[in-house]
Amino acid sequence: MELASVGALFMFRGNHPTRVDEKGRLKVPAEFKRVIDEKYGQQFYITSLDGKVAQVYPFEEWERIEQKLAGLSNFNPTKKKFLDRTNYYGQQVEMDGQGRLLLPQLLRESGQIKGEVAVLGNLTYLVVRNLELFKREIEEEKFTPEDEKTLDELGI
Amino acid sequence: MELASVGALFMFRGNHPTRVDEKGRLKVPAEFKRVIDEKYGQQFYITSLDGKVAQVYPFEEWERIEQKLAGLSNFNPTKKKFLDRTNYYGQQVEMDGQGRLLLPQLLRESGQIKGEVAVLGNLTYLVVRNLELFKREIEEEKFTPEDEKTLDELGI
DNA sequence: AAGATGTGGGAGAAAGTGGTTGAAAGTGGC
DNA sequence: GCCACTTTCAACCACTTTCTCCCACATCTT
Repeated sequence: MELASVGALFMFRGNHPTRVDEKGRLKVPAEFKRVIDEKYGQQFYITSLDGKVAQVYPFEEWERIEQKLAGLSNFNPTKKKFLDRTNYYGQQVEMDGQGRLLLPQLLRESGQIKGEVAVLGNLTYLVVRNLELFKREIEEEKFTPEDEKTLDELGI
Repeated sequence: MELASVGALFMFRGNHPTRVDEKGRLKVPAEFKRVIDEKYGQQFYITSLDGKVAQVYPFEEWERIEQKLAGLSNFNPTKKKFLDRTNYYGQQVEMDGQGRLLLPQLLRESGQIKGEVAVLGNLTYLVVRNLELFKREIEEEKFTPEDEKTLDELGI
């Protein structure tokens, strides 16, 4: 199969369950890897805002975020919080010859990102999270009447 | 692995947890050391503004800060406060043959910078802080609706 | 069946750690 | 004020541990 790139607003989409091995290495699902090979280099920035979910940015995409942040004052509290968190969890990593990424240890622990995980496409980056925790979260969050109204208004 | 320096707005980024030994020596994480070896000398200026967090400047970068300060009058209160603090905590140190930096004792005590620490990339310098204290700070600082709005506006 | 994808593991190199020795700085006595 | 002794510090050496790279096998897909 091939990922459509027709006017691609979304670079990555969908869920690819996979597993992180004992050494903390994540195999990038082949479909995502094809997009990466075509569009990006081998460098990635892996970080998180909440410690529960790993965000995997092609390095070029992360740099765009840094550039946006550079426009804010260093005393801007949002910038401080954002950088505190992304710096705390973040690490720059390179893909190995087998298409695997070594996840930062801090993140593996804080988000239980080991064993069975979900790799999700999300716009310009990938999200990696513990599959079991993800499943539980979905079961807990119910659609409210307001949610249904919002969807209706969008015509979904 | 190699750190990209693509149009580097940020010279250093991400977190490398490490530990400061009994003698107060900090091992500079290999990834940061590679950038330093390529771009700077063995001299560093280690100081702090708040006593909680050590700021480790390649000496060349610290000199640039001094030059900027030179543009201000000696009676400028901001300059006085800045120099009072950085002089109080500051020390010039040299990296040893094993790539370690001896942290000034005053800072080790005032910022609990010993045992498990985080070494963080931050623009042109490194930040060293107690890992446990850092973790606690992050857990306390919550994103507010305003923060989310700011990030939304930036498209992050 | 054959290629592509995913998985595990081992060897060698790199990174990290601790300790010891020699020099330098600090202190006290003459 | 100078000399000698003591103590601290820094540089170097050697060992241990971790990690990265690569090879080889298993499994899935077309």
